[in-house]
Amino acid sequence: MYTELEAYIKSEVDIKQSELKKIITHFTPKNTVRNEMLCNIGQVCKHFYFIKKGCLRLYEIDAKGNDITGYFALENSIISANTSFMLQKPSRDCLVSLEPSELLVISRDNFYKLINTIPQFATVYHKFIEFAFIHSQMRIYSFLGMEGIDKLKWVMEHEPKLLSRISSKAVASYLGMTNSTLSKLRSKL
Amino acid sequence: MYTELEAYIKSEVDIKQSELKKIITHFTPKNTVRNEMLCNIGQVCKHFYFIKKGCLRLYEIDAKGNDITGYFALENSIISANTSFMLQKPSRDCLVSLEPSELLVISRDNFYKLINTIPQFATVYHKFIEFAFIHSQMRIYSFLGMEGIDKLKWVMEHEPKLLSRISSKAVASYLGMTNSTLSKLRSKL
DNA sequence: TAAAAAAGTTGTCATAAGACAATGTTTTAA
DNA sequence: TTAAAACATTGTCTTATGACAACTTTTTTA
Repeated sequence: MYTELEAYIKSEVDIKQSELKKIITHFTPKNTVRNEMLCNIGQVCKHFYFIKKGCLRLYEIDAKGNDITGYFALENSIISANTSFMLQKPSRDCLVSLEPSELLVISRDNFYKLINTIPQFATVYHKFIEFAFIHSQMRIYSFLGMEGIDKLKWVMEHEPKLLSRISSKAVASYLGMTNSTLSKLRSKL
Repeated sequence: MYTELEAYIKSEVDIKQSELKKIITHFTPKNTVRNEMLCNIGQVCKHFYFIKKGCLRLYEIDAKGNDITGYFALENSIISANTSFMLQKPSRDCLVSLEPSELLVISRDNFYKLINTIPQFATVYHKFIEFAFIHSQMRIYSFLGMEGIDKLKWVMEHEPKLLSRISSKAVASYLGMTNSTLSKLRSKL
């Protein structure tokens, strides 16, 4: 049940088995269906998720009604409606499972209990935020200046899993272009 | 000399005066001239900066030779060539002072010594990364979908200091457009 | 399994923004 | 203080991309 989560934590920090057990007992399993909403706009996000299987997407809906993807998370990674989870303010993002997924959930209260009592868990979270920041910066650098065709080539090279796994529509919203533009660019390659 | 830094830390966490003193003794003053390079491409960033006065800019140079701003930092904030500082890998960013600036510098070794011995300092850093992440996500959401004119209005509303303080050229590189486009958009308002 | 819905493709047209260049303005340094 | 450099503005032309629509394909669900 928890082997993937254990492996994830061990890959991030050195930790004694006893403390690892203490961590995982605070997670409970949760299965989702396709397009299940884990945090909706306006809600204050109270949970953090580990993805055993499946795929989650964090996105915002802009003024024109189009959506923009902030983040995709695949197997063996952790995610939440980050901004809302951090600030405990109503979320501007939606967090949904793109596929039927197997998750492990921890409440925010337990999450912070662990952060404050198990330094290695604090480190796991710390690394998560650092990575999330670095990834966001990379996207800004990569997508703000590039033309569409180069953004597409960029994901093909750096995040090929997204293209094989995720709908074109969602990928387009990640690249900051319309689905029709993405479709035309694909045919040009 | 250190009053601004003290005020900054106290605004982020509750801390005893004795520990505050312990922190600030690890910072040393450094004054820069305009366009002074604090971390260049290829260098591994070994320092973290508090800005007493002035303004720093973090940017990358893309394939076409244009530059893209990842981050501006003004008075009373902290910054580094974040990605390189975190990963200790050669930087893809440049960190420069746009104006003659008064900085307080701490070495990475001392920085981590403080992180590991003074929990409040760890919290200050933790909050910094959270903020940096949230800010980056906001930029992705705001700039990836918007048209130029809306991006301009967005900064005018949310980060007006940038427009009064920073060269058009640098602002354009922050908004992901050319300087001539920014200039034309300005005249449309 | 069939009907409905969603997603993807492709075409036309309009437009925002880039490239480049000419010119004016401000800043920097000798 | 002045020459040089950097920055900013504005114009023309070109092009990438969005909007919209028609159509096809795939997926969902009853």
